Amino acid sequence: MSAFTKHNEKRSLDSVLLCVGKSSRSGHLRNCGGLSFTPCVDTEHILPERYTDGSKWRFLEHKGPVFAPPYEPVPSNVKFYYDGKHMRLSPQAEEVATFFAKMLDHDYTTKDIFRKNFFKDWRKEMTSEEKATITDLKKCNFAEMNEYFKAQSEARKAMSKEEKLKIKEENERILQEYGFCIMDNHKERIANFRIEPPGLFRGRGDHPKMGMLKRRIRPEDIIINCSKDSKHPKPPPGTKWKEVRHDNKVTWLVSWTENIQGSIKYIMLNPSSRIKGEKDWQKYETARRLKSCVDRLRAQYRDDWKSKEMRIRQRAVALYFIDKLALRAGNEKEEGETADTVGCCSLRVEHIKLYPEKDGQEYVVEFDFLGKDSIRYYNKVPVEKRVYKNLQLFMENKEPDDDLFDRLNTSILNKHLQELMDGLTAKVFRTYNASITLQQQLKELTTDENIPAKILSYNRANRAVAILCNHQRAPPKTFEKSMQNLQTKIDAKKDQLSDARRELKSAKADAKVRRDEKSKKAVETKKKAVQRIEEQLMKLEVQATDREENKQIALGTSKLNYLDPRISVAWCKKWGIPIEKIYNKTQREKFAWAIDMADEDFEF
DNA sequence: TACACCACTTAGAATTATATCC
DNA sequence: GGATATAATTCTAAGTGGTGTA
Repeated sequence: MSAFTKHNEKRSLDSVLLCVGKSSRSGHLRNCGGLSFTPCVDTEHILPERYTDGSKWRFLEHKGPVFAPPYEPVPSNVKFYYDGKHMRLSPQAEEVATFFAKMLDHDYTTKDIFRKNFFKDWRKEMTSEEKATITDLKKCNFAEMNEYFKAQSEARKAMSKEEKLKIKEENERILQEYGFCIMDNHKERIANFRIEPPGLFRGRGDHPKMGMLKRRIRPEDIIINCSKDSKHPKPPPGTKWKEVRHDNKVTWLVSWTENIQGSIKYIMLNPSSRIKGEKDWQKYETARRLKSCVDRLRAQYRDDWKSKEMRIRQRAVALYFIDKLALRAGNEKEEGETADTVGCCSLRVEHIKLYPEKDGQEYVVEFDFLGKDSIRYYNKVPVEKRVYKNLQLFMENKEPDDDLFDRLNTSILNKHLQELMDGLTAKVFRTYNASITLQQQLKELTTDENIPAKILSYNRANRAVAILCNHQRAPPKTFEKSMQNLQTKIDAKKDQLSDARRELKSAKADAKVRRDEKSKKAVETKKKAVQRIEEQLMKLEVQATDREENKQIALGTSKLNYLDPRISVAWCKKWGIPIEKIYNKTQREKFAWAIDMADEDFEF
């Protein structure tokens, strides 16, 4: 294992230096991707705030959503078989069948819950005759449908340049018509202006509702939000909106209620918009305020570990975990409605193990639970003796499925945090610790080398944050293969190296016999060749380690949601790195405010 | 203080576009 | 110039946290 690997495996903040520096007041606030902010300045920080009455806009005009294309029945030669016999399905039943047929190659369709939920909902769409015949999913043969859709997607790939261009142009036209809105004098990009098409619900992890039918959304399900004095969007001919309202206390343009969980879905603006940018900026300003009082808060919760009151001790230990391990708050969830996942406040006794001594360290807590998106969190951390003793106390006389913090929930915790600092909630710790870690790691890792080396350092700093936040991904499908390719290159390079070494050796022997200038020079040349190949080999090996290390780590989430972009902008300016090397086009649009604002001595 | 509801941010997977390789 | 690897974009699920109500 390389030093680099070890370095990045830290998943707590123990040795992270908290750099205290002057807070930047750099004030290039004129422009934010064509937008202007009206900051109000307090004594410490510049805060973006447009309206003081809680309203989000004065004027909002848009064209409404783009609906999913209507169902197109499969050609009659594409057959569905039940119990070996061809059966012609009604259009409604057929549509739902195609949803399943399209997923035949997916793991989902082998899962019992998925199949059970699908079959139950499918039967609801069948005619009474179909319902009477089709009683067992195992007897259903969707193979021809599946092949048909595969062929369709192949055909799409094989389309001529002209056909592809035509589709591209049509998409562009729809984007121009529906993809933008006017909010307070600015034309803004809308994020998700297309309504989610019907299909089978794909929950993450062991979701009890996976496979259920996500129904088609019609205009009658849609609530439109826009300003009174705007041109209201028109529903498709012959249809009506559910409602048109004019609520400027919210930012969404369109909403509907989804049928799986009964939750509300929204159409909102793109991250590049003024309204999202300001909010993002505000988020990082709150995290920076936490920086200036985090020492006091830490002293406080350490003190609270000794409290006479159980609820205070639980609060203090939970907060310690949230701070040290960047755990999520952990709201309560309705049992049986979603996958069984937890965050800090909802940890159960079964999720931790205590070791008085493990691997040469004292008071070790082993965490093993499923977090957001059913991503496993596994970590062994040595903790203070007081924390350890408290955990023993919290676990006394409890069953494995009892709450670890039975006197605590996120609401209690956040109320407490609000009293410690205005605007402080549990999630601010994640933002703060992620950003401060990036800044600190960049300081530590950046060396005065070439640009690729610096970018490698940046990615390493980014990775340290991703590991802290437990941002994981499934290994890419092509991962093994691409590793193999790299290994082939490495092996070839190794052969090349041993050849070069052999040549060097014989050149040396030759020089010893001849003792002339020419053979001495030959030795030098061979030496250089060996060195060059060694370097190339090292580069390849680093790349392999890098890729291997990234196998299960996702850098994007932290980059997009946790790292104050001004840190990255400042770093780029300081080291002369083009911002394009760090942020792609979309990211530059999202972080336009920061790119415009931060200079090289910005301190988080 | 429980809870229902709502609005918003954060998340990894899936899909599509583009770059690179042969 | 076609195949393949990689990067960018899209998609939508799954969180957080606020508010109103009884």
